[in-house]
Amino acid sequence: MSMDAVFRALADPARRRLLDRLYGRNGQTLGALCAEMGMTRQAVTKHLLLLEEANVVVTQRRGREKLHFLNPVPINEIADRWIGKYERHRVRALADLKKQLEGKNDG
Amino acid sequence: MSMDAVFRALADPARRRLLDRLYGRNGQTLGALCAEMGMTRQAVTKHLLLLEEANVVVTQRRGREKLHFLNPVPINEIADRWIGKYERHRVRALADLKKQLEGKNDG
DNA sequence: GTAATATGCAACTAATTGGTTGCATGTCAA
DNA sequence: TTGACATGCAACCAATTAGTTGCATATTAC
Repeated sequence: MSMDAVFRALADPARRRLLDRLYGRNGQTLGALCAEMGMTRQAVTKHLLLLEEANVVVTQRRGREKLHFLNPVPINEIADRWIGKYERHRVRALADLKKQLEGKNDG
Repeated sequence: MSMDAVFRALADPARRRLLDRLYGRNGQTLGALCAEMGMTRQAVTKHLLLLEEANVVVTQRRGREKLHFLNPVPINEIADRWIGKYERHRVRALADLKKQLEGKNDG
């Protein structure tokens, strides 16, 4: 599961909204997820496919229905491996910024 | 600073690479950031503009040079407000997944 | 002033993306 | 088996995006 796929999956507001809805109620069908999205079923399908490819959503067939489940692991890997890196040195970066902005004001 | 702009800014590998390089050495000029990016200066400029619009990078002129600084605040806001939400209920979501996958195997 | 350096602006192209419509397939219920 | 329901597939369109080239502007050095 490439980190790039996860980042791109999260880039679209419609897809983040789908994740939010699965977060609120896990295991929804495609039909249920289409409601209130303001786009056609096929458009929603494509968004869900991107989320599946990023492994952020996992699916399972139940008869003629397709159930969608949130997989929080890749998102947390991003948080740990990428954002965590920035978090660890956030104070230093902010100090850099502050120093620079102060220099800007004082001359 | 819209959260959507930050997500989209992070979606491109070239832009994440630029952030990584600023993380390694803060306050670099456009010219310095162009090195080893494998694209023209104008392409790098466009990426940096997107990062600026997302407020993930802050700039300052020094004579004819433009210095670029990492601003870790928006990224940490995403971590806190969005990823944090998933993190808090990660165990529950993983339990849902596990249960579902087990049901898949057993019948 | 003139040349070199550092960046900015604009037009253009190619690829990707978000969305559509139309039709096909598979499953459940009567 | 027939009809209704849930999803899948494919072609197509419009908008956005990543990148290019060419030229303009501003600063520094001589």
